[in-house]
Amino acid sequence: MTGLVLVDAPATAVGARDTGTVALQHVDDDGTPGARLVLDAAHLAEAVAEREADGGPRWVWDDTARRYPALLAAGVRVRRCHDLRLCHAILRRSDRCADSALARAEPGAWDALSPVAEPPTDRPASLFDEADVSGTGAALDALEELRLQLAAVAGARDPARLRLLLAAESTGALVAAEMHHDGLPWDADAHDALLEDLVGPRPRTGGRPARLDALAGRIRSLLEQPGLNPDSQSDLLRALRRAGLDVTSTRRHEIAALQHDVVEPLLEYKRLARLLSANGWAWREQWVRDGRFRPDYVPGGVVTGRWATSGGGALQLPAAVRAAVRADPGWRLVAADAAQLEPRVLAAMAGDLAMAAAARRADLYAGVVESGAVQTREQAKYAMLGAIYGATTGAGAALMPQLTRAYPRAVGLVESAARAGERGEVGTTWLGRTSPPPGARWLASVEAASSQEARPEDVRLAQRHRRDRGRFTRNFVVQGTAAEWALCWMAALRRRLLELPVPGADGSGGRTARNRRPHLVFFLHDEVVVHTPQELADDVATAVRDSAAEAGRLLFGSFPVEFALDVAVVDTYDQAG
DNA sequence: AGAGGTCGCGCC
DNA sequence: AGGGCGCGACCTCT
Repeated sequence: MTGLVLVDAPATAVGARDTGTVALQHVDDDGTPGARLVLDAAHLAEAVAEREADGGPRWVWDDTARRYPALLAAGVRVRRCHDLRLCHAILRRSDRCADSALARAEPGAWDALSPVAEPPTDRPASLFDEADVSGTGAALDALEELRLQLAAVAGARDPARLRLLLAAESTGALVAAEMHHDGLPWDADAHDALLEDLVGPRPRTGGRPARLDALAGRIRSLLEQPGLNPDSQSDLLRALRRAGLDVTSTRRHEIAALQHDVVEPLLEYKRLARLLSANGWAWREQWVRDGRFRPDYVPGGVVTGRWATSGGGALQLPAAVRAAVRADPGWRLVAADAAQLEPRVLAAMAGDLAMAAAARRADLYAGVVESGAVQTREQAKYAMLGAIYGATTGAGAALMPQLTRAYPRAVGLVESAARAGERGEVGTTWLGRTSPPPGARWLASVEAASSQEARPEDVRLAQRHRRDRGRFTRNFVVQGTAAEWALCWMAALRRRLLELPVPGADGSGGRTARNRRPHLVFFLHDEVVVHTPQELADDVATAVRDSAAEAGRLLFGSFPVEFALDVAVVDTYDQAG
């Protein structure tokens, strides 16, 4: 089966109470509605599974985060979807279809949808009720929205790229729901051992663990401040200054520069206190269940198109606790990250053959040194990051002339994105995600500076705003395109994993005892982790590499840029990288 | 008491 | 240095 199938509440239910039915509405590529089937909501999962067994359509629904978890709970997975909420957000802003009816309309119910599904209520949720999820009181007309989106893409500049972006974004939403469902394997015993080793045994009645408490005591006596609470920044700052130390904050970097016996225990305290509050026992009780860490991923949660998380801090999982991420017995983790992704993406976007040549090396920075552009790997790294982030001072800025001579096209691309941002214009990624326009405060500041009565401080403020925005748009186009590559990489990998011949797998994708199918368990901007039966680990590693090459071709066709990966087959995540 | 802001720091 | 985040703790305001 191919084509689009809209999963929707029947029109008769709009405004009415939950009728307990769901409509499957076939739709042509041009938005023309076809056959329509209304069925009992209790039978939706079954109906979806039937069609997936037959190849599956592209399922269209309002919001993957709201609809897919119930299917996953029923043991059903889908190959493809079109997420109307996420695609709406992209198309509303994209300058590739700025003249479309969708982009020109006033903000409506689809703009008001929150990126996170409501927490489940005690009422057993039907698979498809007609809640007012937008909170605006307006009904969401999914068919009409789909037609507007299809029309916007059809009339867009570069519709193929935009289509790829919408498909990748939607697949990302599927992966996010699946990863939450499957969870990241978490070994509580290993986590305990690691915490106890660092801060001491867990106190029975709250309070600081022994080692942390001892450190606090040493800090108090070394600073001769018996009442000091080292968790309080203002308290600590006052104590340091009273001890005659010249600090303006309690930042790690500033403390490290001091000459005082308190430095070592204080830095140790800060490191451990941070670890304990961010990923200690309390964190585990909230986020780890049945040996699985299940963060809430938020696809498209960052303006650049990167994912965010709304809880659990999954995108900041510190290196120190990754030893607790452990494959099940008989399973392995295949962890892969893209090396120097952003410079490679920049080389391809700019069509910069010289930089692409440097990217032919597994270590791009070594390639930059080899080309003679700079002398050392450190310089290459600072220069490249400076170009992408917009360094204005320091080593990065000093190296820009050399970098510009070696890679005029690549540097030209980010410079022109920065200039556009400074003028108040937007930036757009390779596939068509456009940055937000400047806000009211920015516009007001720039306006004020250009008036006759502008004071010098108005002018300085506006200058700063312009430069800040230039750095934002400069970074946006590269970071956003890197996020697109990563989504395509992950989508390709997901498909390859689904197609991998797996002896003994039940095909539903559910994590049943009999299911031995490799599945994605983690994604972090330019890094993925797959949990796999160990006998398939090598096949998975191959799939990861093939998917990276596929993502490169999807975005940049035959342009000769390589996306090098570091791939590791490990038992625990800390063994990777 | 709760909301909201700031700091400091973890990740890419 | 420079871009993008989330989060916990503290602190202030209401």
